[in-house]
Amino acid sequence: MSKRSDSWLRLTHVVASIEADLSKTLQRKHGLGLSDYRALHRLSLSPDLELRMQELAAHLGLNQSSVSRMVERLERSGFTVRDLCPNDKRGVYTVLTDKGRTCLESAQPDYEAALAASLKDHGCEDLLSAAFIKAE
Amino acid sequence: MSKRSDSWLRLTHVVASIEADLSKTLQRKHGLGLSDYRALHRLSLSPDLELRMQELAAHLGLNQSSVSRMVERLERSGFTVRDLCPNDKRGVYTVLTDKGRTCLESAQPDYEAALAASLKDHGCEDLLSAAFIKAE
DNA sequence: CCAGTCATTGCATGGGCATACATATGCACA
DNA sequence: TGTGCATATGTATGCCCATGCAATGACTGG
Repeated sequence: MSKRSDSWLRLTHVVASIEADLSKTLQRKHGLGLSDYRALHRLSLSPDLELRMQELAAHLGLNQSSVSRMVERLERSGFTVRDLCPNDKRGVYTVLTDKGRTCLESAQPDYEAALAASLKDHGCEDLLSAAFIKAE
Repeated sequence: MSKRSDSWLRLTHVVASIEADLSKTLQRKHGLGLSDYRALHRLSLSPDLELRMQELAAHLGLNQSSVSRMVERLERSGFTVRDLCPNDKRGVYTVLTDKGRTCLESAQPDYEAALAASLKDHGCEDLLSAAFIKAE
Protein backbone atom coordinates (compact mmCIF):
# COMPACT_ATOMS: atom_id res chain seq x y z
CA MET A 1 0.00 0.00 0.00
CA SER A 2 2.58 2.48 1.14
CA LYS A 3 4.02 4.18 -1.87
CA ARG A 4 7.14 4.99 0.09
CA SER A 5 8.12 1.46 1.03
CA ASP A 6 7.24 0.34 -2.44
CA SER A 7 9.62 2.79 -4.03
CA TRP A 8 12.22 1.98 -1.45
CA LEU A 9 12.02 -1.67 -2.38
CA ARG A 10 12.53 -0.86 -6.01
CA LEU A 11 15.47 1.33 -5.22
CA THR A 12 17.18 -1.28 -3.06
CA HIS A 13 16.71 -3.91 -5.72
CA VAL A 14 18.30 -1.76 -8.34
CA VAL A 15 21.16 -0.78 -6.11
CA ALA A 16 21.80 -4.34 -5.00
CA SER A 17 21.74 -5.57 -8.55
CA ILE A 18 24.20 -2.97 -9.73
CA GLU A 19 26.48 -3.59 -6.80
CA ALA A 20 26.44 -7.27 -7.64
CA ASP A 21 27.38 -6.45 -11.23
CA LEU A 22 30.28 -4.32 -10.08
CA SER A 23 31.43 -6.94 -7.65
CA LYS A 24 31.44 -9.66 -10.26
CA THR A 25 33.29 -7.54 -12.77
CA LEU A 26 36.00 -6.68 -10.28
CA GLN A 27 36.25 -10.24 -9.07
CA ARG A 28 36.43 -11.66 -12.53
CA LYS A 29 38.86 -9.21 -14.06
CA HIS A 30 41.01 -8.32 -11.07
CA GLY A 31 40.33 -10.79 -8.30
CA LEU A 32 39.16 -7.92 -6.19
CA GLY A 33 36.12 -7.59 -3.96
CA LEU A 34 34.00 -4.48 -4.07
CA SER A 35 35.04 -3.30 -0.63
CA ASP A 36 38.63 -4.08 -1.38
CA TYR A 37 38.51 -1.98 -4.48
CA ARG A 38 36.94 0.88 -2.62
CA ALA A 39 39.50 0.63 0.12
CA LEU A 40 42.33 0.89 -2.38
CA HIS A 41 40.58 3.83 -3.92
CA ARG A 42 40.24 5.62 -0.62
CA LEU A 43 43.83 4.98 0.24
CA SER A 44 44.92 6.39 -3.08
CA LEU A 45 43.11 9.62 -2.28
CA SER A 46 44.86 10.04 1.03
CA PRO A 47 47.88 12.37 1.07
CA ASP A 48 50.35 9.75 2.22
CA LEU A 49 48.44 6.84 0.75
CA GLU A 50 47.67 5.64 4.21
CA LEU A 51 44.75 5.56 6.62
CA ARG A 52 44.05 4.13 10.00
CA MET A 53 41.63 1.28 10.33
CA GLN A 54 38.93 3.44 11.80
CA GLU A 55 39.17 6.06 9.13
CA LEU A 56 38.96 3.40 6.50
CA ALA A 57 35.97 1.88 8.25
CA ALA A 58 34.23 5.24 8.39
CA HIS A 59 34.89 5.97 4.74
CA LEU A 60 33.69 2.59 3.62
CA GLY A 61 30.72 2.39 5.93
CA LEU A 62 31.94 -0.89 7.27
CA ASN A 63 32.39 -2.33 10.69
CA GLN A 64 35.77 -1.92 12.22
CA SER A 65 36.27 -5.66 12.44
CA SER A 66 35.32 -6.15 8.83
CA VAL A 67 37.95 -3.63 7.87
CA SER A 68 40.53 -5.37 9.96
CA ARG A 69 39.92 -8.55 8.02
CA MET A 70 39.72 -6.77 4.72
CA VAL A 71 43.11 -5.23 5.32
CA GLU A 72 44.36 -8.69 6.09
CA ARG A 73 43.20 -9.75 2.65
CA LEU A 74 44.73 -6.74 0.97
CA GLU A 75 47.98 -7.36 2.76
CA ARG A 76 48.03 -11.00 1.74
CA SER A 77 47.66 -9.84 -1.85
CA GLY A 78 50.49 -7.37 -1.42
CA PHE A 79 48.32 -4.33 -2.10
CA THR A 80 48.90 -2.73 1.26
CA VAL A 81 51.18 -3.00 4.27
CA ARG A 82 50.47 -2.28 7.90
CA ASP A 83 52.50 0.39 9.57
CA LEU A 84 52.45 1.11 13.26
CA CYS A 85 51.46 4.61 14.21
CA PRO A 86 54.37 6.27 15.99
CA ASN A 87 52.40 8.68 18.15
CA ASP A 88 49.66 6.34 19.18
CA LYS A 89 50.83 2.82 19.62
CA ARG A 90 47.29 1.56 19.41
CA GLY A 91 46.88 2.85 15.91
CA VAL A 92 47.75 1.02 12.73
CA TYR A 93 48.20 2.59 9.36
CA THR A 94 47.30 0.73 6.22
CA VAL A 95 49.59 1.90 3.48
CA LEU A 96 49.00 1.47 -0.22
CA THR A 97 51.88 -0.26 -1.98
CA ASP A 98 53.01 0.27 -5.54
CA LYS A 99 51.43 -3.01 -6.43
CA GLY A 100 48.22 -1.86 -4.85
CA ARG A 101 48.29 1.40 -6.76
CA THR A 102 48.96 -0.41 -9.99
CA CYS A 103 46.13 -2.81 -9.37
CA LEU A 104 43.78 0.01 -8.57
CA GLU A 105 44.74 1.88 -11.71
CA SER A 106 44.10 -1.14 -13.83
CA ALA A 107 40.76 -1.81 -12.17
CA GLN A 108 39.45 1.72 -12.19
CA PRO A 109 38.47 1.94 -15.86
CA ASP A 110 36.69 -1.40 -15.64
CA TYR A 111 34.85 -0.26 -12.57
CA GLU A 112 33.74 2.96 -14.14
CA ALA A 113 32.69 1.23 -17.31
CA ALA A 114 30.80 -1.46 -15.47
CA LEU A 115 29.02 1.13 -13.41
CA ALA A 116 27.95 3.10 -16.43
CA ALA A 117 26.85 -0.05 -18.23
CA SER A 118 24.94 -1.41 -15.29
CA LEU A 119 23.17 1.85 -14.65
CA LYS A 120 22.15 1.88 -18.25
CA ASP A 121 21.05 -1.75 -18.14
CA HIS A 122 18.74 -0.94 -15.31
CA GLY A 123 17.40 2.15 -16.94
CA CYS A 124 18.85 4.33 -14.22
CA GLU A 125 21.04 6.59 -16.25
CA ASP A 126 19.70 9.61 -14.49
CA LEU A 127 19.19 8.08 -11.07
CA LEU A 128 22.33 9.61 -9.69
CA SER A 129 21.71 13.11 -10.89
CA ALA A 130 18.15 12.84 -9.68
CA ALA A 131 19.20 11.52 -6.33
CA PHE A 132 21.55 14.37 -5.62
CA ILE A 133 19.78 17.30 -7.12
CA LYS A 134 19.65 19.08 -3.85
CA ALA A 135 22.59 17.46 -2.11
CA GLU A 136 24.77 20.45 -1.26
CA MET B 1 37.50 12.13 -10.12
CA SER B 2 34.54 10.55 -11.80
CA LYS B 3 31.47 12.33 -10.62
CA ARG B 4 29.41 9.30 -11.43
CA SER B 5 31.21 6.80 -9.25
CA ASP B 6 31.41 9.36 -6.52
CA SER B 7 27.67 9.85 -6.46
CA TRP B 8 27.17 6.15 -6.70
CA LEU B 9 29.28 5.64 -3.63
CA ARG B 10 27.25 8.14 -1.72
CA LEU B 11 24.04 6.53 -2.79
CA THR B 12 25.15 3.05 -1.81
CA HIS B 13 26.25 4.25 1.58
CA VAL B 14 22.94 5.88 2.28
CA VAL B 15 21.01 2.87 1.09
CA ALA B 16 23.14 0.45 3.07
CA SER B 17 22.80 2.53 6.18
CA ILE B 18 19.04 2.75 5.91
CA GLU B 19 18.75 -0.93 5.20
CA ALA B 20 20.80 -1.61 8.31
CA ASP B 21 18.47 0.59 10.32
CA LEU B 22 15.45 -1.27 9.03
CA SER B 23 17.04 -4.59 9.68
CA LYS B 24 17.89 -3.73 13.26
CA THR B 25 14.43 -2.40 13.97
CA LEU B 26 12.77 -5.52 12.64
CA GLN B 27 15.20 -7.77 14.43
CA ARG B 28 14.84 -5.97 17.72
CA LYS B 29 11.09 -5.58 17.75
CA HIS B 30 9.98 -8.68 15.93
CA GLY B 31 12.91 -11.06 15.63
CA LEU B 32 12.64 -10.80 11.89
CA GLY B 33 15.31 -10.34 9.25
CA LEU B 34 14.83 -7.86 6.48
CA SER B 35 14.46 -10.48 3.79
CA ASP B 36 12.17 -12.49 5.99
CA TYR B 37 9.91 -9.50 6.45
CA ARG B 38 9.84 -8.82 2.78
CA ALA B 39 9.08 -12.42 2.03
CA LEU B 40 6.09 -12.35 4.36
CA HIS B 41 5.00 -9.15 2.72
CA ARG B 42 5.18 -10.62 -0.76
CA LEU B 43 3.32 -13.70 0.31
CA SER B 44 0.59 -11.55 1.81
CA LEU B 45 0.09 -9.86 -1.54
CA SER B 46 -0.34 -13.12 -3.36
CA PRO B 47 -3.93 -14.22 -4.03
CA ASP B 48 -3.66 -17.47 -2.12
CA LEU B 49 -0.95 -16.29 0.24
CA GLU B 50 1.45 -18.64 -1.42
CA LEU B 51 4.33 -18.52 -3.86
CA ARG B 52 6.82 -20.94 -5.26
CA MET B 53 10.45 -20.65 -4.31
CA GLN B 54 11.43 -19.25 -7.64
CA GLU B 55 8.77 -16.60 -7.64
CA LEU B 56 9.77 -15.57 -4.17
CA ALA B 57 13.41 -15.47 -5.21
CA ALA B 58 12.59 -13.30 -8.19
CA HIS B 59 10.50 -10.91 -6.13
CA LEU B 60 13.12 -10.57 -3.45
CA GLY B 61 16.07 -10.40 -5.78
CA LEU B 62 17.71 -13.29 -3.98
CA ASN B 63 19.35 -16.47 -5.03
CA GLN B 64 17.27 -19.58 -5.14
CA SER B 65 19.34 -21.24 -2.48
CA SER B 66 19.10 -18.27 -0.18
CA VAL B 67 15.35 -18.37 -0.46
CA SER B 68 15.30 -22.06 0.24
CA ARG B 69 17.09 -21.41 3.51
CA MET B 70 15.06 -18.36 4.31
CA VAL B 71 11.87 -20.34 3.96
CA GLU B 72 13.40 -22.89 6.29
CA ARG B 73 13.79 -20.12 8.86
CA LEU B 74 10.26 -18.85 8.33
CA GLU B 75 8.91 -22.34 8.69
CA ARG B 76 10.83 -22.92 11.89
CA SER B 77 9.21 -19.79 13.27
CA GLY B 78 5.80 -20.99 12.17
CA PHE B 79 5.22 -18.11 9.79
CA THR B 80 4.88 -20.26 6.71
CA VAL B 81 4.39 -23.87 5.72
CA ARG B 82 5.60 -25.69 2.69
CA ASP B 83 3.04 -27.22 0.42
CA LEU B 84 3.80 -29.50 -2.47
CA CYS B 85 2.59 -28.34 -5.80
CA PRO B 86 0.04 -30.86 -7.08
CA ASN B 87 0.58 -30.33 -10.80
CA ASP B 88 4.32 -30.12 -10.79
CA LYS B 89 5.88 -32.39 -8.24
CA ARG B 90 9.11 -30.44 -8.43
CA GLY B 91 7.49 -27.27 -7.20
CA VAL B 92 7.01 -26.24 -3.60
CA TYR B 93 4.63 -23.61 -2.39
CA THR B 94 5.43 -21.52 0.60
CA VAL B 95 2.19 -20.62 2.28
CA LEU B 96 1.70 -17.83 4.77
CA THR B 97 0.16 -19.02 8.03
CA ASP B 98 -2.11 -17.03 10.31
CA LYS B 99 0.79 -16.57 12.64
CA GLY B 100 2.84 -15.26 9.77
CA ARG B 101 0.14 -12.84 8.74
CA THR B 102 -0.24 -11.64 12.28
CA CYS B 103 3.46 -11.13 12.66
CA LEU B 104 3.62 -9.23 9.40
CA GLU B 105 0.76 -7.00 10.41
CA SER B 106 2.41 -6.17 13.67
CA ALA B 107 5.74 -5.48 11.99
CA GLN B 108 4.46 -3.41 9.13
CA PRO B 109 3.83 -0.16 11.01
CA ASP B 110 7.25 -0.35 12.61
CA TYR B 111 8.85 -0.97 9.26
CA GLU B 112 7.12 1.96 7.65
CA ALA B 113 7.91 4.22 10.55
CA ALA B 114 11.55 3.17 10.65
CA LEU B 115 11.87 3.75 6.92
CA ALA B 116 10.41 7.23 7.16
CA ALA B 117 12.58 8.06 10.14
CA SER B 118 15.75 6.72 8.60
CA LEU B 119 15.17 8.52 5.34
CA LYS B 120 14.73 11.68 7.29
CA ASP B 121 17.80 11.02 9.41
CA HIS B 122 19.85 10.76 6.28
CA GLY B 123 18.36 13.83 4.76
CA CYS B 124 16.85 11.78 1.95
CA GLU B 125 13.23 12.61 2.39
CA ASP B 126 12.85 13.27 -1.27
CA LEU B 127 15.28 10.69 -2.56
CA LEU B 128 12.52 8.30 -3.51
CA SER B 129 10.40 10.76 -5.37
CA ALA B 130 13.52 12.06 -7.07
CA ALA B 131 14.67 8.59 -7.98
CA PHE B 132 11.46 7.65 -9.67
CA ILE B 133 10.41 10.84 -11.30
CA LYS B 134 10.42 9.27 -14.68
CA ALA B 135 9.89 5.67 -13.72
CA GLU B 136 6.78 4.75 -15.69
C1' DC C 1 15.64 -41.04 -23.29
C1' DC C 2 17.35 -36.33 -22.92
C1' DA C 3 17.44 -31.61 -22.06
C1' DG C 4 15.50 -28.30 -19.15
C1' DT C 5 13.42 -26.87 -14.61
C1' DC C 6 12.82 -26.81 -9.54
C1' DA C 7 14.37 -27.15 -4.96
C1' DT C 8 17.93 -28.57 -1.67
C1' DT C 9 22.57 -29.01 0.08
C1' DG C 10 27.82 -28.47 0.62
C1' DC C 11 31.00 -25.12 0.60
C1' DA C 12 33.14 -20.59 0.73
C1' DT C 13 32.80 -15.64 1.65
C1' DG C 14 32.05 -11.23 3.65
C1' DG C 15 29.89 -8.95 7.20
C1' DG C 16 28.34 -7.77 12.11
C1' DC C 17 28.44 -8.17 17.28
C1' DA C 18 30.70 -9.05 21.45
C1' DT C 19 34.89 -9.59 23.48
C1' DA C 20 39.85 -9.32 24.55
C1' DC C 21 43.87 -6.84 24.87
C1' DA C 22 47.00 -2.91 24.43
C1' DT C 23 47.42 1.77 24.88
C1' DA C 24 45.98 6.56 26.01
C1' DT C 25 43.84 10.02 28.76
C1' DG C 26 41.88 12.28 32.51
C1' DC C 27 41.16 12.72 37.30
C1' DA C 28 41.60 12.16 42.25
C1' DC C 29 44.42 12.40 45.91
C1' DA C 30 48.51 12.48 48.70
C1' DT D 1 54.19 17.30 41.54
C1' DG D 2 53.65 12.65 40.78
C1' DT D 3 51.23 8.26 41.15
C1' DG D 4 47.62 5.27 40.42
C1' DC D 5 43.15 4.01 38.91
C1' DA D 6 39.06 4.34 36.00
C1' DT D 7 37.57 5.05 31.67
C1' DA D 8 37.90 5.65 26.71
C1' DT D 9 39.90 4.46 22.33
C1' DG D 10 42.10 1.41 18.57
C1' DT D 11 42.66 -3.02 16.76
C1' DA D 12 42.29 -8.04 16.46
C1' DT D 13 39.73 -12.34 17.17
C1' DG D 14 35.94 -15.78 18.06
C1' DC D 15 31.58 -16.74 16.75
C1' DC D 16 27.40 -16.55 14.06
C1' DC D 17 24.55 -15.39 10.07
C1' DA D 18 22.93 -14.43 5.40
C1' DT D 19 24.18 -14.95 0.91
C1' DG D 20 26.08 -16.83 -3.59
C1' DC D 21 27.86 -20.57 -6.52
C1' DA D 22 28.14 -25.21 -7.92
C1' DA D 23 26.63 -29.76 -7.71
C1' DT D 24 22.87 -32.95 -6.78
C1' DG D 25 18.56 -35.15 -7.08
C1' DA D 26 13.70 -35.12 -8.31
C1' DC D 27 10.65 -34.32 -11.81
C1' DT D 28 8.74 -32.48 -16.47
C1' DG D 29 7.98 -32.45 -21.30
C1' DG D 30 9.40 -33.12 -25.75
